[in-house]
Amino acid sequence: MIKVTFPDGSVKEYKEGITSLEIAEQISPRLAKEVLSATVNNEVIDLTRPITTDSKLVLHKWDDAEGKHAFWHSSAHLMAEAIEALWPGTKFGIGPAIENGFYYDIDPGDKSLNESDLLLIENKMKELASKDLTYSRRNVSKKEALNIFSTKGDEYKVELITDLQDGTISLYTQGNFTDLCRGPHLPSTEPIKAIKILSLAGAYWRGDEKRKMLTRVYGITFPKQKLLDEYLVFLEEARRRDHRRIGKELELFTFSPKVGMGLPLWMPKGSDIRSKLIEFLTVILRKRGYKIVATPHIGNVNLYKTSGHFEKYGADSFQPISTPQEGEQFMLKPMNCPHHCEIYNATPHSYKDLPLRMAEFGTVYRYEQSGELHGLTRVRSFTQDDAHHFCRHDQLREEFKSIIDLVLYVFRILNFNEYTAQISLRDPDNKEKYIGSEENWEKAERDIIEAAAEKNLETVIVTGEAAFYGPKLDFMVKDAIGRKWQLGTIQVDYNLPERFDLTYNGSDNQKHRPVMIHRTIFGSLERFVAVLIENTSGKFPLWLAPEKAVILPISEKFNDYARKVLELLNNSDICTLIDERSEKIGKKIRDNELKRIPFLLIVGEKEEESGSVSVRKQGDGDKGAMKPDEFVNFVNEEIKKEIDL
RNA sequence: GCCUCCUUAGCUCAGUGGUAGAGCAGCUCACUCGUAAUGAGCAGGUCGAGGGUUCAACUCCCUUGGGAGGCUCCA
Repeated sequence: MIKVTFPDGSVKEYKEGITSLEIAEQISPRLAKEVLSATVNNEVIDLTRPITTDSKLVLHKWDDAEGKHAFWHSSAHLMAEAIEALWPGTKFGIGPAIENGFYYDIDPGDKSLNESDLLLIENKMKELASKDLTYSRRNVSKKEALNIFSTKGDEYKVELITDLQDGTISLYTQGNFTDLCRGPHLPSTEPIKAIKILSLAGAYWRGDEKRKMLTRVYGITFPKQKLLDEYLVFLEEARRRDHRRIGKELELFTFSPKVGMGLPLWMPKGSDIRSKLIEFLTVILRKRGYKIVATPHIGNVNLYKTSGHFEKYGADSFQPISTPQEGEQFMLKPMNCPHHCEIYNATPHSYKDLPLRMAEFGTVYRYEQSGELHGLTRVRSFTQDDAHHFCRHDQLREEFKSIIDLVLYVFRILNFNEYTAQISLRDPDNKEKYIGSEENWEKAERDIIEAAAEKNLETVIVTGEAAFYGPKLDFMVKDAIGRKWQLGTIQVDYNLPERFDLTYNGSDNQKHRPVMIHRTIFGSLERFVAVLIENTSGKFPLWLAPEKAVILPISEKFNDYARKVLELLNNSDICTLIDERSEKIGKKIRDNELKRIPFLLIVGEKEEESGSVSVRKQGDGDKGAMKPDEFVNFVNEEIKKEIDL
């Protein structure tokens, strides 16, 4: 007999070799029907694996990530079986579960899959799933595994197996399909009720752009049709929140192929939001002791040779601009830091002056790969809310912490709660990719980790994501469909102070080398506005709304009165519009609600007589009548509540 | 940059070889209206661009611009 401990602490005895599924059946038939995988002693395994020792057991249903993972992983195998049935000879790469669904990378040989094939796959999968195929696991030797897959001609699997250690290799089979796999899987295809094959994409084998591009097939499955329907509705809603769509709808920004791809054109309303964000942040920066500077949009090529950026990114940048002067070349600035270093060097510095905080809303230009451009989130010209902190080594930790505070402060005011903080360190296996001494790297990595810990910031640590000159702490947010974007970043840099020979005089009257911190809060105004749009569906907080109110006369008879109110409000700095069309009030309300204008002011006979406006708050209905000056105070009060700095 | 797909009116989209369609937006007229769509009429497109096949191309083929979803990249 073995002892099994459940999550609630209770312990039960079972005969040795019992499976999690059998245990679930003994608890309740309903549970057995819903359970998808199990964690036994911290290892997630198949429900059908025998348990042979005293164990801690957690059963996973659909609601657990582990349950979904097994469900989707099994679905990936099922899709592979369908693909093999449809196109025999297809070679298979990898097919994992992902955050939403699963994919399989395949090499269909001469055939190239197109969108109409997705339905074929889907239907084949439905047919196979309904056969209630069981997933069975078996351990094999490396030799046997190599034999199986080389006989089959699955060269990608052979490559994967070659890198595996003998004795750790397992295969899973369902129906006519066997795959190299660690598991875990569902007991059978029975729970897979709703299937949607979503899209096709290219993906380099093993993520290496020098290797063959395989065809990646994305899909998602659910245990109930209703869940799939809900997911498809969610995707549709997310599409409606897309900042590219809302940006066009609300006339915030545009792109023109004539200007060039990835070069955003801010329209009046978008530009207004952008300016308000800059003003907002400027007030905060001044309070926090930042000095605001301005630098040109170009710099001599030698500047970037000094900084090391030319060597690293020169070939992938907008290429240098030549001048009439033989041999002279300038670059569009891809970052502001070298310019700031030269401002630092323009005056002597004492240890007493540090830390020096230098900020600039600096527009930079980067030649991003064409396939990488994406709305406002990835562009070729963008304005960073950039700053550099020049500090003594003993100040680094405190300075870093103060920036974390600043980022969290700004996010809090803006109601940005859905971020994750990510610490990016070197790739320990590729240290030669980075510049700077081992000692400085170690210290910088330690400082970041400890500063974040001291601020009680919940972080994930990722290796291999550091900048080439130093480790960093990034604040990431998700867009409407779950893609992650980096907003704020705090980066430690020992490299540029070295390259630009930055110094300060210490208390010992000797020259010392400061350390630099690069930081942004918004990241870039472009990306930040994009995220803001997707977070709010274009219903910006009142203080950011480019237009605060629109006056809606009940009929043309009241246009004169409406114009009087309009003038009064605009003179009081409440940006207001008027809708003088000869439309019914219901139509005017609808149209202006769709334009996301925060307040609709309805004026008719009643209002004209009493010298008032009827206030309707967007999305919130009638708020009753107010005098125009009361409305001005009301709006100003509301704004104050939003950004009480 | 690579893979798959898309590109038709200001916007959202029909139209798979026989000289271009709808809804919304716009304009005009009527209505003068009380909290999410009043009605009628008009106007609007060299079907992204260039080349080819064909008696005939929005439709098929090639090149190219731009876009979407991924991959790679992201100072």
